[in-house]
Amino acid sequence: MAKATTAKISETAATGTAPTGKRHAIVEAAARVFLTAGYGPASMDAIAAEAGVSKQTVYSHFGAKDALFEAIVEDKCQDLMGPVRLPAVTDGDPAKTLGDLARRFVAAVLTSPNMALFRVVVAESARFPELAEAFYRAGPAAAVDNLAGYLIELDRKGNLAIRDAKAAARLFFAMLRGDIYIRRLLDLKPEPSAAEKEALVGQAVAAFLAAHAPD
Amino acid sequence: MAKATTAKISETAATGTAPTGKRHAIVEAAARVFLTAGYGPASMDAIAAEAGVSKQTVYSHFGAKDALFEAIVEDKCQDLMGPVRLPAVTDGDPAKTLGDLARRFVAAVLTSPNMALFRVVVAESARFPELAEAFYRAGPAAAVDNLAGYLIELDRKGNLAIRDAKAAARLFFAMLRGDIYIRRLLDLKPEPSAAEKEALVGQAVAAFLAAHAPD
DNA sequence: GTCTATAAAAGGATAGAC
DNA sequence: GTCTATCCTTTTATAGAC
Repeated sequence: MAKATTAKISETAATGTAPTGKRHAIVEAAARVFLTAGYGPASMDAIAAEAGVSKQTVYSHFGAKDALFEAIVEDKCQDLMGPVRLPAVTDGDPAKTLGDLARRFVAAVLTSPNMALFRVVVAESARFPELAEAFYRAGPAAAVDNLAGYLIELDRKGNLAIRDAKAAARLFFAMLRGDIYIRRLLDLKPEPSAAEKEALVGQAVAAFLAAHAPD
Repeated sequence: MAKATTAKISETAATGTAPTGKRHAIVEAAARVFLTAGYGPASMDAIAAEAGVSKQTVYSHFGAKDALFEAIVEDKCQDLMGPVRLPAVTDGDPAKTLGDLARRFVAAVLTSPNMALFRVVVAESARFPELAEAFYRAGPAAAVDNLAGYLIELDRKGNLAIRDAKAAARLFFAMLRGDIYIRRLLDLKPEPSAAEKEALVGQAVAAFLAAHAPD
C-alpha cells in the first residue's frame, strides 16, 4: 500500500504511450488473470486490482477488454519458439541433434504457462481468429519450418530418406506431443517429470529414425 | 408459432422426470448453443429460445446452468469411441487392420462436432475437471486400451515388436492426430478432405510399422 | 495520468399464475 | 409442467474531480 510519491523516472523513452511502469504492471497482471481464468471470466476489475491500479487506468491504456486480451496474447506468442530452434551449425550426429531439439521442444511446450496460453487461444479461436492464426504461425508452424530445413539437409547427405520435409517435420512434433499433450490440455496431469520427458523423446526419435531410415 | 393444443402423447414412460418431448428439445438446443458459443457466452435465455420453451422450463428440468452443461457433455461423451473400435476378430493383415482403424479414427475425431466438444471441454477443464476426465476416458483412453490389446496380440504372433503396448498405441494415435489436430483445434482449417485423411493414415501406418518392425 | 463514483446492460435464478 | 414477469448480481464502460 505504501506508494512512492514520485516514481516517474523513465517515461520519455518510447514513441507512443509512455511506459510509466503502470502499463507494464497492467500487462503482467492481465496475463496472469487471462491465462488462469480465461477470457470471459477475467473481469477488468480483477485485472485492475491485480495490477494495483484503478480500472480507469486500464481503460486509458488499452481502450477495451478485447484489445487488452489481444495485446497480451500477441505478446506471449513472441517467445513461443525461442527455445525450439535448431542451432546454426548442425554437423553432429542426426540422432543427437534431433534428440536435443526434441528435448527442448517438450521442455518448452508442455510447460504450464504454455499450455494455459494454448488453452485460452483454443477457447477463444472463434471470437479471435487472428490470435489463433498468430499462435499457430509463431509456434507449431515456425517449429515445422525450422526442422524441415534440417531434414532436407539430412536427406541430401543420405542420413535419412525424406520425401516431404514438412510432412515429416509435422510427424516428428506430433509424435513428441503424444498422448500427454491431450492430458495436459485437459489439465489431467501436471508437468511431466524429467524421466517421462526423456521417455517421450526417446520413443519419438527412435520411431522417427526408423520410419525414415535410408535405403 | 402455431402450437398443437394437446401434444401429450408419450409421457408415462421413464422413471424420473417424464420426457415430454420438451426435455429432448432442451437437450438438443443446449448442445447446439454450448458447443458453438462455449459455456460462458451460452446464455440460458438463448438456450430456452433455441429450444422454443420458456427459461423457467429449462430450470425446471435441469436446475442450473452447470448441471445442464454437465448433462450435455456427458451425453456427448457416450458416442465418442463408437466408430473407433477394432472388430472382435482381427485375423487379417496387420497393415490393413491398422489402416482401417486409422481411417475410422481420423474420420470420427477430426469431425467438427467432435472438435467443438473437445474445445469446450478444454476451455472448461478448470471449472469442470470431472468432465475433462470423463472425456479423456471415453475418448483417447478407450481408444488406446482397445488398440493396445491388439498390439499385444501382434507382438505374440511375431508380426510386430511391441515393448510397451499402451505407449505404442498412444504413439499411433498421436501420429494420426498429427499437425492437423492442432489446426483443427484452433479452427484454422475445415474438415480435411478424403485425400488429406488418406495421406495422414498412410503416413502414420507406414511410420508405425517401420518403427515396430520385428527383428 | 490517475482516481472515485456511476451509468447501462446482460445474465442467472426465482415468484406466482394457470 | 409451463409460462410471464421480476429480482439481483456482475461486469463493461464512462463521467468528472484532482
